Amino acid sequence: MLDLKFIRNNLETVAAMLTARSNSLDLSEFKTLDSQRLELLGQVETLKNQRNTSSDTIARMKKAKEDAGAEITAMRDVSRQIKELDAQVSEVEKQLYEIVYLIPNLPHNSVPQGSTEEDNSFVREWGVKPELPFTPAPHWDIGEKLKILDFERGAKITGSRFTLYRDLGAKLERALINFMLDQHTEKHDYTEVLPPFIVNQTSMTGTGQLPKFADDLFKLEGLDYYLIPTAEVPVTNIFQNEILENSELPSYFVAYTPCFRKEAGSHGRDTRGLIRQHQFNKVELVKFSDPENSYDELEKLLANAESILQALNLHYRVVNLCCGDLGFSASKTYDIEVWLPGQGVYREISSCSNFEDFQARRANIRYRPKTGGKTRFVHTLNGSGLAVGRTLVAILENYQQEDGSVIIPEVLRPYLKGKEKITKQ
RNA sequence: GGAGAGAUGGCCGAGAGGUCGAAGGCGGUAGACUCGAAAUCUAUUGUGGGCUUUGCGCUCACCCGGGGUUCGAAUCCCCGUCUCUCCGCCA
Repeated sequence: MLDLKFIRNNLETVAAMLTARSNSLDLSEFKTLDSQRLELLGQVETLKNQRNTSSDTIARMKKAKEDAGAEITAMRDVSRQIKELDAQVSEVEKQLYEIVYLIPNLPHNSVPQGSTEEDNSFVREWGVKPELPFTPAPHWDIGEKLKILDFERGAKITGSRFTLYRDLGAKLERALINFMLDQHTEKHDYTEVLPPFIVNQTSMTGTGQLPKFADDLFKLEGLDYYLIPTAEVPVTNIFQNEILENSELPSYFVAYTPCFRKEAGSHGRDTRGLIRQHQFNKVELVKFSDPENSYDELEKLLANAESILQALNLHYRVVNLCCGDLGFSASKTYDIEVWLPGQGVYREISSCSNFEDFQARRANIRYRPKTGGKTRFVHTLNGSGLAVGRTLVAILENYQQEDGSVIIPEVLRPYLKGKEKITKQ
């Protein structure tokens, strides 16, 4: 969330940002509630001061064996007023925060204007679009023919958008997870963590999934628990309500987790194949940085994610998301889009964002600056490094052969007992 | 799932209705001593909000979280969460 004081003093800026993000939230209510709150706080604090002073007096009088009856009677009324005002304050605050929690983050000034995908700006591409000497098949055909992906049985076991991986399909997925974790821990200095896959409401609110995006989450019945939609949630919340020492920054974490998403509102989209599943695997990179270096850290994080695609020799491009395409909590986001010849499109395979202090303020993650002085909020960043299911899709489609077999990328072979090719059984 | 114990500042640990934001110790910081270091001594050392003549000057809140009792709660009562011990169950 944004700083209350900032919103108060920059109401027009915030309103303009909402428009740029096509968000129709009305800020007039904020203005009213915010000034009400300050007014009430002033009143109640004056009374509390009175009570504190009087308490001392009463204590002194009692000690001196004097009669404090009159003082006590007078305070009875003051206490009653305090109670009433406190109740009003918390009611006003509740309403105020309901609004503030729905205000998205401010985009960084390097974020392009615009409202749709079309307005995202091209950053760079790596490799060349491969030309296959035959008509490439989509991964669902390849996977089914090789009997490594079983969509029908996945649907039977659970429902649509669930898939059963078999044999080398399962092994390839596992190899990718291990490969990615090894790369990031050994070459890029990330600390591996294996977090809970279920989190509470506080954590979900900390990273910004709640309260606004409750419809996208799987909630456990009768409990305050949710299945994580990304490792960003448990990993960013590692330091929830903590004050970090300067020496702990920057700090890098990498986590493999499954991700669970309802995909509400995407009926009919990407219904075939592995692209849009209710459950998928992801290796996630999460960073905590001081504000001065967070944009450098974002570039490095992006490069770390890209390095996986480079090692797998998969052609991709990087785009800088425009205002309208930016996620709720992000200040700036780069998407990495991998080329999928079977479908003839670039598909998002990683999303790398700087959230600045938006999540840190919600989750209350601070640090002590090197220069001393007051604690400040850290900047949080994260990015997929990479979405594992989509990486498997990219491998199947880019490494497919005319006979229906699939070559295994060299860097993965050590994870698959040296196997070089997936062929029909 | 059943029974019991506990949760206090960066850490350990006092505290049991009134000058307690909280003794004491450790740690941290600054200074003294020293050629320098250690030891010793001295001082200082939480977080957030509001006001502000911007002087951390005044003030409010915070002793797991939420309610309650009271003129007054770290201290008493209720609910919840978490941790530990024992029993049961279990990968």
